[in-house]
Amino acid sequence: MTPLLKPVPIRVLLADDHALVRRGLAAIIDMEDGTTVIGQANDGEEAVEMWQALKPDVVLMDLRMPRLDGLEAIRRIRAADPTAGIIVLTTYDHDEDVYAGLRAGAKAYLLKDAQPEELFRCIRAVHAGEAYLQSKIAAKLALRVQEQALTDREVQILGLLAEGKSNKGIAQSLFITESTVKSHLKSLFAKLDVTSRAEAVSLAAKRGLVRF
Amino acid sequence: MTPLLKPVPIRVLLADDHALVRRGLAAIIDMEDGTTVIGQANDGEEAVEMWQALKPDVVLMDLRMPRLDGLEAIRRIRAADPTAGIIVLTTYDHDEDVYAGLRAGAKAYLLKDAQPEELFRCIRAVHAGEAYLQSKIAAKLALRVQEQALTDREVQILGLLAEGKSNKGIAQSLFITESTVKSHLKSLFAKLDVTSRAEAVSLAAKRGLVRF
DNA sequence: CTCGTCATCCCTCTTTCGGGTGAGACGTGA
DNA sequence: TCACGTCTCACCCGAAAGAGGGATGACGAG
Repeated sequence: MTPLLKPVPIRVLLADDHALVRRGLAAIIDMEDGTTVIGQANDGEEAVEMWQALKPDVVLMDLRMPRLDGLEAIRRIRAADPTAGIIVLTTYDHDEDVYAGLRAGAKAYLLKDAQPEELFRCIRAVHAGEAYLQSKIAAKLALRVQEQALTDREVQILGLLAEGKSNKGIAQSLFITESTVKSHLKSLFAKLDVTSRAEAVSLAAKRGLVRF
Repeated sequence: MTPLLKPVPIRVLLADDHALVRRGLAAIIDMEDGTTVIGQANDGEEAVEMWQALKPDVVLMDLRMPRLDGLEAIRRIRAADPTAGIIVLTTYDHDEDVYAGLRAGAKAYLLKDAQPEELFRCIRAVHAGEAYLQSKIAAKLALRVQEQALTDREVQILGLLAEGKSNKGIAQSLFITESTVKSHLKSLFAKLDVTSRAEAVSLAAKRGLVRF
């Protein structure tokens, strides 16, 4: 069962805008037998470009990056090659991003508080074409499936809510009547299970439903 | 000017609950000449304990950690030794933590998107007893000095606001009258320069004024 | 075609908010 | 001592929000 030294290591592309984190990851991945970092991208644009150029076996991708965010980068890479093995690696799990990342086509989702051993298991699993989810993530997912998804319109209104806009203000921004805004808010509040705009904004912040 | 190999490297203690980040940092710090990691702490408690035991030259500390957060850990270490060299190392700068960290006694504040070279400059500066601030942080600080600080009561009320509580609800939670709540809200809104509770919550989320 | 969902619009009703003004009690520091 | 800030409370008023109700077209999946 103990694997012999593999002649061809798993080629990994890193995408994270935090240089210290990225370089650190590169260091520990390169130190591990059987894995090697062949490229480091600073943002989503670079990630897509480097993927095209290098065709790595596995991509380790942060979601929050400047220029092009991780989600869109994942979509573009998956559009070019649906079999691409992409691991989302982020700081927080209290986050819609888990969902969004997997929907976008990531094969795995790993938190930065994982042990290096877990990272390597994850890389090897994804390289083998398997999916990989930390148990703490899987549990969160199970909890969230029963939640209702917000419509685009509702998300849009939630964003304006977070800017402190009144119903009238929202109405003007979206070129609809105030009545319509109230109608959307009604279903929005119901879905989020809140009773006030302040609470809605708070929940949105907790879950990362809107970008602040 | 090129320094010769130093016989005694700068001894660094790492404190970060993200194992991957911590191990990665350890790898690049150990690879650098003149710096070596002598300990890694998983949370604030451990950080304080390991500081006591190891007396490192420099501590690299994340602020968001379980059990005991970075701020309190900094305070305890500084209480034991006011000359301790502590560098706050976090992900975000849109954050009250910059202030809080420096007030607690950190000598430097570094973002994780810094280049490794900047990290080493920072470590050497702090070891030499100097302070060190990234220019982008210094700029933020300058902007924030003119802002009014919230009173304890106001922060408390802001927290309840973020829970979606009504004025009446806040009043009951704090055992004060609704009038008083409104009075506090008035000054709170003025200080935050907002006009609605939703906007106040949104701003609080942006600046990390409350924990979600 | 029918059902469900979304987006739009309309109504009423009560409660809550936000703004204005003023004022007493307390503690700190000049 | 006096001034200042904080916390506390009160009253008024108009605007906004929240909670009911119901209704319409568009559109896509089944």
